[in-house]
Amino acid sequence: MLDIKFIRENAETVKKNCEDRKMKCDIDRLLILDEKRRELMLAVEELNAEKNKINNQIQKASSEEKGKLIEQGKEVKDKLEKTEPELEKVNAEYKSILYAIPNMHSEDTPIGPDESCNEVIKKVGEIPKFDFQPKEHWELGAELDLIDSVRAAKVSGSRFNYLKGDLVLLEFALMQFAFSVLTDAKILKEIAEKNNLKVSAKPFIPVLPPVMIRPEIMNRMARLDPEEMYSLERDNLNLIGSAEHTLGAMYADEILDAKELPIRLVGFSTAFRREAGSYNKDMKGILRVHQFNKLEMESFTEPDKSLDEQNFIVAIQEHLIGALGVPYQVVSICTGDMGKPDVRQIDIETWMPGQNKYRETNTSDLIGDFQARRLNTRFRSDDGKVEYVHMNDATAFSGRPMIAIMENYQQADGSIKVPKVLKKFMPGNPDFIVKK
RNA sequence: GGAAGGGUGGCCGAGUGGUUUAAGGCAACAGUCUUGAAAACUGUCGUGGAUGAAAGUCCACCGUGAGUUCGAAUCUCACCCCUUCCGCCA
Repeated sequence: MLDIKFIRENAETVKKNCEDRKMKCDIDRLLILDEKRRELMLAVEELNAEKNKINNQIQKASSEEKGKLIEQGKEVKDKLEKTEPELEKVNAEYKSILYAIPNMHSEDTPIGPDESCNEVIKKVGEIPKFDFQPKEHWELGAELDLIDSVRAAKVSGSRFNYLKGDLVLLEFALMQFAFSVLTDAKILKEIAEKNNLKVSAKPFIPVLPPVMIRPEIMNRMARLDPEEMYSLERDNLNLIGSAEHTLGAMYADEILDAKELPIRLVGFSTAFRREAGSYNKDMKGILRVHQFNKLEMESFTEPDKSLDEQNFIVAIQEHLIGALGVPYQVVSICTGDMGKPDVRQIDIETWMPGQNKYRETNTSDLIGDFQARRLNTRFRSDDGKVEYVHMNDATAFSGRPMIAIMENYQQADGSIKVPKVLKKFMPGNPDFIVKK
């Protein structure tokens, strides 16, 4: 959420930001409620002060004074019982508006209503030419017996898959490769230097986080629409849609020491998404599924370091995708397309020859203090001041890069060449994935 | 899942209805002493909110939420978490 003081002082800018991001937020109503809220808070505080005063007097009073004072106490209580529900009502509406307001976007974010206004800021790699008609990954998956959607549909429903054989080993190889980069301070330092970034080379700490989350914590992450999450009602838990959800909330209600920062985590988890409202979109294969594995980066920094941190994280993502030898483009996501908590969203889209398109494989979200304010994750600076941390969250690898590998590395004979960088992470160091 | 015990400030810990809403200790920070350090002594030492130029004043917070009461860290109920034992289990 945004700081109410900021909204008070910058109402017009906040309104403009909501419009740019295609979100309807009644800022005028919020400001009225804000004033009303403070008025009522003051009234309640004054009544409480009176209550405390009477309580102290009762203790010292003689027995004949006592009866009178207790009567006074009851009067104050009556007034409190009228004022407090009023405050609660105002508070509830105030919060519902405040929580719905998106974060302020960065200056370099393109303005526009939808994805057509996203800006490609960099293209890397030559689009491969095939002397045969390249297939889509789901065709290759079925032919090489790597993806079984038919049986998965029988057992679990649509948008589920059995991944099999070398594709499973390829997925683990991807993750292992990413871990080998993210936990190595030397490699991280090289990436930072190559991109002229003055950031710490502190390695990422590997984490296997919980995949279930309390709804109230999820709410404080202000991330996925609840409609998009699976919920286990009997146990009052939701399945996470990304490791971001449990990684980002890890330090909720804590005050960290500035010396500990940056805290960099890399978490592996299965992600669960209902994909409500995306019927008929990307129905085949593993591009858009209810369940997939993802390696996620999450970082907590001081406010003045968070933008460089995002640039560093994007550089890491480029290093990872680039090492696979597949063409990609870096895209600056526009206001109408970016996530609600994001200050700045950069995606990496990877070339998929079967579809003849770039498709999103990585995303990087600079969130600033938007989540930290709700989560109450703070740090104490060297001069003793307590401030909200800034957060960044980004994909290292998910299942999607496997689509890019399958389609870019497919051969005329139907086999798939294994990218050189992944070979050593696969048992048997195979050169090709072939039909068995 | 069953039984018992517990959750108090950065940490330890006293407090079981009203003596400032938190004793005492540790840690931390500053100062005195010292050539320097240690020790000792003195002082400071939670978070958020309201108001104010500031000093300050006021309010809230003792796992979370509700309740009883003129008054709750303290009593009641629900939930969450931790510890120990039993059961089940990869």
